[in-house]
Amino acid sequence: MSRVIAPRTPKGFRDFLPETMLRRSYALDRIREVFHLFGFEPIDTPILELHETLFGKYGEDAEQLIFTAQHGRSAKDPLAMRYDLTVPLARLVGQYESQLNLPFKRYHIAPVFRGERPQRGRYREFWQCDADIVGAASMSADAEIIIMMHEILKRLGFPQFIIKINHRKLLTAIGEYSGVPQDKLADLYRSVDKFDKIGAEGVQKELIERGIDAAAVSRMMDLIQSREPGGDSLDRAAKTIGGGDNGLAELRELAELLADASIADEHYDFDFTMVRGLGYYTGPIFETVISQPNLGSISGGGRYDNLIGMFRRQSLPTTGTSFGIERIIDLMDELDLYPPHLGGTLVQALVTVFSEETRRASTRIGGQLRAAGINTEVYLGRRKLGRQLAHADKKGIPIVVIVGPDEIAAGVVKLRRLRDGSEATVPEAGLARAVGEFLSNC
RNA sequence: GUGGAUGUAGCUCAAUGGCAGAGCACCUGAUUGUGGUUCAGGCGGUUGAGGGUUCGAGCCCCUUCAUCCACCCCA
Repeated sequence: MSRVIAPRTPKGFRDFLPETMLRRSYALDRIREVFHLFGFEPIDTPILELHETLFGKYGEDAEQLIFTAQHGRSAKDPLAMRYDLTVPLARLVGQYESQLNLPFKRYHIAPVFRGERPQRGRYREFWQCDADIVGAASMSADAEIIIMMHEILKRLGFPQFIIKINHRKLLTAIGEYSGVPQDKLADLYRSVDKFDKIGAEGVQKELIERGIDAAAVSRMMDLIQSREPGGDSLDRAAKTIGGGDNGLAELRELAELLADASIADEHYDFDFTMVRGLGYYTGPIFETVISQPNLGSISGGGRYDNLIGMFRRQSLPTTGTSFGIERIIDLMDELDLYPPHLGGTLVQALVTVFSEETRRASTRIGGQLRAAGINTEVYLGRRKLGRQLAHADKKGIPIVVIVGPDEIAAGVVKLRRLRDGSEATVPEAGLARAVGEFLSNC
């Protein structure tokens, strides 16, 4: 006898059983419906891209996390697994430009792969839900993205959330204003990004440890901490660092557009401590925070006007957002944001089978229920009725349709609602409507 | 990549260096047309793996693997 192979998945890769998949599908459906509502259309691309498509876009640190792939008999085109959905979009736009109408609004819901060490809410295969607008330079595109993020968070049921907004150019301007040298800017952003976690003192301490001049640090701290509601923090920043191409004018325009869309002040915040990791952003950047329980950000995004230029003679201004479904699911589990009817199964009715002699009758009745749009399971084993009821109960199927010799002889079926044990005997002709009524009271 | 914790039945966890256990789950019956409750019985283990110390190791030591947590980074 050969030995059994230990059944396991690779590190950071997961299986999903039905109960989990139902919750994931629910969240993805809510996100997808908002994408549709805003006029975004679906695309898909291969999991594998050519090595040259992915490398050179993210920065050295990130690229160490890219899974590479090869096939023994065709090794001449090095392959890699997609790291996000943004670079594949850029490639796709470069490749099919003539078939796309600009501005091109697409969404893409698919798995991506990063070779990081797994942790809670963080895996090596995870799903992203991206929506981007290609070929629109105006702030109304960025505003539309933010308004859509707001709608998604509302529909997922998060009671409190904040969309933080910052600007790549403002980060640069802040660094210059405080006199932080060019080669320390990356350190600066990294520390500033930890503001929520380690506080002002922590950031200050870390920056000084990294060799940034104390005077420059304190000038900068004053500026980035100017947290005031709505556009007021923009006014204050403008007073300090003045005009120029520092993103403040664009953020002000965004603020007006968000106000026009009646997005409540409490749901967005111009936060100069928010930094996005990926290197390709060029304009406004966004990130969503749900404060408790703290799992980090669940969505992010921003404007990246140059990326598509890597696959096309001329670049196209692009802005978009990405939702990470894994953290969303963890948070929704923790806050129990699922509707009550979302149980462990999608089966709505189980048709019992009394004996092999009556199986055909049960199959016929199951067919009628399915024709009426009711998710139906006809019992496939040979066990006594009690066991069939136990099966329904354990799976969480709300209704059992009992079809025995007595019922068949009388041309009726018996319905039983498991939640309260109530029963009804109905003629076969009125079955679907009776099940529908039972279901609506579940 | 760095540091820490934990690995015992399908799951959650017990067990001074001295006979490997409990609860849940599962199976059978009480109950041949009615689930959840109850009762009785049953199945279930190379204590993650490999080595060492010891009369004796689930427990101590070493190695290794896995998982979790905190960093790094990020969804």
